[in-house]
Amino acid sequence: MPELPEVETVRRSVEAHLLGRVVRLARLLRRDVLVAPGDPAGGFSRQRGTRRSATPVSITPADLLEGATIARVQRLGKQIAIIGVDRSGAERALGVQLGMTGHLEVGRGEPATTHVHAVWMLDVGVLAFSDPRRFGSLRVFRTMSELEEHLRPLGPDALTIDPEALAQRLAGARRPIKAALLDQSVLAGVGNIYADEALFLSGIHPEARADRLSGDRISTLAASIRRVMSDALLAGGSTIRDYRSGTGEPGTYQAAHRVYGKAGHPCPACGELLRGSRVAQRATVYCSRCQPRRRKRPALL
DNA sequence: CTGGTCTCCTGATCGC
DNA sequence: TGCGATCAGGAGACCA
Repeated sequence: MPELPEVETVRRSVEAHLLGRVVRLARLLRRDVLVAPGDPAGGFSRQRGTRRSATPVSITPADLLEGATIARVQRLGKQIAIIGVDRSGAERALGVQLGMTGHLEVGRGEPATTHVHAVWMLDVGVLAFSDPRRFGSLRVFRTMSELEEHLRPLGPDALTIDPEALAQRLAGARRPIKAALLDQSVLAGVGNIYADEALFLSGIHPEARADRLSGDRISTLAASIRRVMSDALLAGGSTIRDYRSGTGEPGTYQAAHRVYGKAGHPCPACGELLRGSRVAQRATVYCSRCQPRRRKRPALL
C-alpha cells in the first residue's frame, strides 16, 4: 500500500532510468485505468452500477507521452507525474496514482508482472504500469496547467509539513485527527500505516478531535509525521504484501513499525496490549496508555 | 460546507 | 483439498 515513502522511492528509482529517455511507443492495454480530460472525474465512470463512460474521450499516442523526451518525474503526496517534452518543446504530463497495489517498474524487456495495463517502449529500456486491483490510475495532462489544476486541492507534502501549516489545515476540523490525516486535502502523502505510526509517536489518540489539539500537540504531530516519513523513505518504504520500488526492490521499514498491524501485541513503549479499532473505515491500532483519549487535566497551581 | 458512508477491485487468509 | 466468507484500503461519488 504505497504511501508517501513508497511513492517517493518509486519516483526516485524510475526517474533515474527515465531522464532523457525518448518514448518510442506507448501501449495502453486497459482503457479503464486511464483518466483523460473530459472523462468523469475519478476515472472511468466508477459510479454505482455501471462502469464505462458512455462517451469515451479519445486518446492520442501523445497523451501517453509517445514521442516525448522525459524531462523529470515529480511527486506531491502520493501522486506521481512523469513530465515529457514533445518535439515542439512543449511540456505535458502523465499522472500515476498507484492506489493500493499499483506498480511502476522500469526494466529491459517485457515486464515480469501480471495485470500490466500500460507499457512504454523507450529508446533504452521499458516502463510498465501494473495494478491487480485497479484502484490505481493513469491521468492525461495535456498541459502543465492541467496538472497544476489537478494537484491544487492537495494539502502540503507530509515529508516537509510544518506545525503552522498543519495547524491551519486542522482548524475547524471536527472529525477525528486520524480521519483528517488521511484526507489528502489536509496533508498529502499520509495513508493508514503512517497515520497510526505518527499518532503513536505523538501520543495522540486517533479519535481525538482534530480542532481540539493544542499548538504544542500539533507541533509534536508535525514532527512525528516528518520523522516517520523520512525514516521510512530511508528504508525504501514498507513492504507489507507486494510493494516494490521502480526497480523491484522491497522496502524494509515494515520491520520498524511500532503499532500498524500489531493489535494485541504489547506496546513497544509501555507493554500495554495494543488495541485495534476502526476509525474512518480504516483498521486502526493504538496504545490506550500512551495515547489516552483525554490527557489528564494539567495541575492547577 | 463538512463529514460520514459506499463503491470499485483482486488476492491472501481463515474456518469448516 | 476445496470453497465461501472476510479483510485489506486510496480516493471519488454520493448523501445527510
